[in-house]
Amino acid sequence: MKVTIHDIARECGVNVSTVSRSLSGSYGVNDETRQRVLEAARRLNYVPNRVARGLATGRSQSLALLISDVRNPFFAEVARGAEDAAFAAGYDLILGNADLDRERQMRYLRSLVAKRVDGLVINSVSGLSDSEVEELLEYGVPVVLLNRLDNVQSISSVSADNFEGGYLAGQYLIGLGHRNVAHVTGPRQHGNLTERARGFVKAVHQAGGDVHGVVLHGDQNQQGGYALTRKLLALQPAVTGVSTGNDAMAFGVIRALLEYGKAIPADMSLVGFDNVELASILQPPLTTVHQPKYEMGEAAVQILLRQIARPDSVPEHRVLGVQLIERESCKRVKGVRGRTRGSTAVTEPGA
Amino acid sequence: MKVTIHDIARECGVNVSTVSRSLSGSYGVNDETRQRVLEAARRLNYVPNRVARGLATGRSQSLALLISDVRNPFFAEVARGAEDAAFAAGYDLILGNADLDRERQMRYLRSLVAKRVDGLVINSVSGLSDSEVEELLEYGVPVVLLNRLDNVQSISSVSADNFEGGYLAGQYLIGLGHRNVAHVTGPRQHGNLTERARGFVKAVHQAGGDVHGVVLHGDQNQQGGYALTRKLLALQPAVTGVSTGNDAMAFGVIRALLEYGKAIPADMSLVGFDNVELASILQPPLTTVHQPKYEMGEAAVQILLRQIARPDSVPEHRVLGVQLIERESCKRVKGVRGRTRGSTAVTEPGA
DNA sequence: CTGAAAGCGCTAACAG
DNA sequence: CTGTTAGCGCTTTCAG
Repeated sequence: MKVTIHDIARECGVNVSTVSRSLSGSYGVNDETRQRVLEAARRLNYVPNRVARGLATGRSQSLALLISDVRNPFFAEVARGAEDAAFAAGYDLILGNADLDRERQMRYLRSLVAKRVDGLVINSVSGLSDSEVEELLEYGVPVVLLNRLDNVQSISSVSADNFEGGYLAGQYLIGLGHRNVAHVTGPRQHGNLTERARGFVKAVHQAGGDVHGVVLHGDQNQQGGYALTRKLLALQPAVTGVSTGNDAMAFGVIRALLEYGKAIPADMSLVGFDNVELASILQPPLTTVHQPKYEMGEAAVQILLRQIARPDSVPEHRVLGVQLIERESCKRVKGVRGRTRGSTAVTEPGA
Repeated sequence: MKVTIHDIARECGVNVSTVSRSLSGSYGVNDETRQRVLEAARRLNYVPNRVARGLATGRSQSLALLISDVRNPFFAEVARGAEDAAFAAGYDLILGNADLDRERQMRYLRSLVAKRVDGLVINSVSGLSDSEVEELLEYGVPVVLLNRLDNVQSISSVSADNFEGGYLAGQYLIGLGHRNVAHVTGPRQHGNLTERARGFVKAVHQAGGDVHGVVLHGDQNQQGGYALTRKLLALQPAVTGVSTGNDAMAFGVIRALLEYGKAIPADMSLVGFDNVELASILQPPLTTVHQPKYEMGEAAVQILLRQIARPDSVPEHRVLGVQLIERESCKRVKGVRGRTRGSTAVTEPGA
C-alpha cells in the first residue's frame, strides 16, 4: 500500500540501491538516472520511511527536550529556541514534561533512549543523583543539561550567568540608595537559584557595613513570593528593596504588597529575574534580570549537534550573559548622599 | 555494543521470539522462563530498540502536535494537555512550531509522515487549502484539527464553542448597561475568530435597536489590539464596552487605553477571550471568556488515539464549552434602567 | 556508475 | 509453550 523504494526501483528498471543513492547520497549516481528516479518518486507519491532508515543507520534524526512544564513561559521560550535550532538542522524535537517528578523524569528518559533519540537536552529537576548521572552516561546518548549541576562536570551544560544576575540586581538596588534589601527566592540547594542568591549577597557585602541584606527561601513560584513577602514585611519592616529568584515570585511579591497597601515603586522597589513577557506588561513594568531563554535553548541543541557529530568531544559548559532590564518598578531613595556605584543598568555580559 | 534480544536469548538459552514475547506480549510464555528472561534483561542492561519495533509493527508510538508557537500561552497549555494524554497512553509527542508559515507547516507535515508518526494534531495556520487537505488525507495518517475549518468535514476536530463565547461576552457587556459596544478582533476569515465575532453580533442584535455594536478587524495580537483601540477611540468615542478576539488583543487595548488616560473599568469595560494566566494577574484582573485549553489538547489526542485504534471510524467534531470568568475589568453603567437580561456570568456549557 | 546481498533489531505467523 | 523463519524499508559494503 505504501510505496517503497522497491516500487520506484521496479518502475525505473534499476536496483533499490541506486534509488537509495539517488534519494539521499549525492555522489556516485549518473545524473540522468537520478533524475529518472526522482521523477518516479514524485509521480508515485513516495514518502521515505524514516524509521526504516533509522534502523539501518542507527540514527533517528530526532532530539528530545525534557523540562518540567511548557506552561512555564521560561521553558516555552527555551523550547522554541531548541525547536528552531533542531528544525534548521533537520531534526525534530520530542517534548517531555516531567514536572518536578523524578520518577517521571527517569521514565521518560528510558523511553527516549529506547526510541533512540540522537540527543537529549534536560532541565534536570532538582538535580540528578550520582546514580542517575551514571545511568545517563551509560546510555551513551549525548546530553546537554539546562542548568549547572555542581556534582557533574562530565555532562555538557548551558546556563545563564546566574551569579552575575543576582549581583546585578543587588548592586542596582543598592546603587539606588536602598540600605535595607532582601532577596526572595526558592529552595536552597537549587543550583541556579543558589548562584543568584550568592551574587546578591556579594553585592551587599561589597557595599559595606551600612547596607543590610537578607535572603529568604520558599517555594519558587507566585505563592512562594507572596508568602515570603508577608513574612518579610513582618520581620524586616525597614526593607525598601527586594530582588527575587524569578519573575513568578516577583508577581507574588506584588500581590502581597498590594494587599498591604504598599505601592511599587513608591514604598518598595522590586527587581525580578528571567524577564518573562508578562514582566513588561504589568503595571508598573517590572525591572528584571533578563535571561537569554531562546538562545539557551538554541545553544543547547547546537552543543548537542556538535556532540553528535563528534561523540568523543569533551563536555562543554556554556554560560550566557544576563542583563538588567531597567523598567519602572524601582525608585531612587531620596535623601541619600548620591552613591553612584552600581547605579547603571548596562548590559553586563557573563563570563 | 548495544545489547539486543539476541544477546539475552543466548544468555538464557532460548530463542529470540521467546524473549520478544516475554518482553512485550503477556500471553503464551511460561512464567518461569519469562522471569529468567526479564532478569537477564535487567542484568545486561537491556534497552529495547523502539525503532526496530516500529519498523516491524508499522507503528512508532509517537504523535505530533503542530502549532504556531509554544510561546503563546494558549498553545503551551494545549500542548501540555496533549502531552499528558499521550504520555499516559504510552506515546510521546513531537512538537512542531510552524508559525504562520504555510510552507513550514507542510514541510513539517511531510517530515512527520516520513517519520511515521501514528497521529497528528494540527492547529492549521490560516486554514488549509483543499489541495492541502487532500494531501493530508492521502497520507492516511489520523489527524485531529484544533480549529474548525468550514471547508472540511472529513477531518476530526476539537474546538471551543467560539460562537457561544462571543455571544456571552457581548451579552454580558450589554447586560451591564452598555449601549455602545465593540468587538476588536483578528483577521476576517479566521474560523475561530469569525465565530466569536458572530456570537458577539448576535448578542447585539438580540438586544434591540438601542444598542450599537461595531466589529473591528486587525492583527490578532497585542499590537493589533493597541492599534484597533486607537482607531476605535477616534471613530466611535461613545463606546464604553469592548470585547476582544483573544486576551493578547485585550492587553493591547489596555495599553492604548492607558495612554489615552482612560481607566478600566471606570471609563471602559473590557472582556477578553482565552483566559490565559496573565489575565488574572493583571490590574485590574481581566474578565474574559475561558477556553478549556488543557482539555482541548487532551481531547485531541484522545480522539486521535481512538482513531488509531479504529482507523475506519467516522470523523468526530468535538466542541468544548466556554465560560465567562467575571473579574474586575467591567462595570455596570449607571443611570440605566436595569436590564436584567444576560446580566449573569454563569457557566454556559457549549453545544 | 550500478547491482547483489547482507544486515539494522524486532515482530509475527507457522510449525512443532 | 517455544523454535524457525520471514520479513518491515532502507543503507551499505563489496563486486562488477
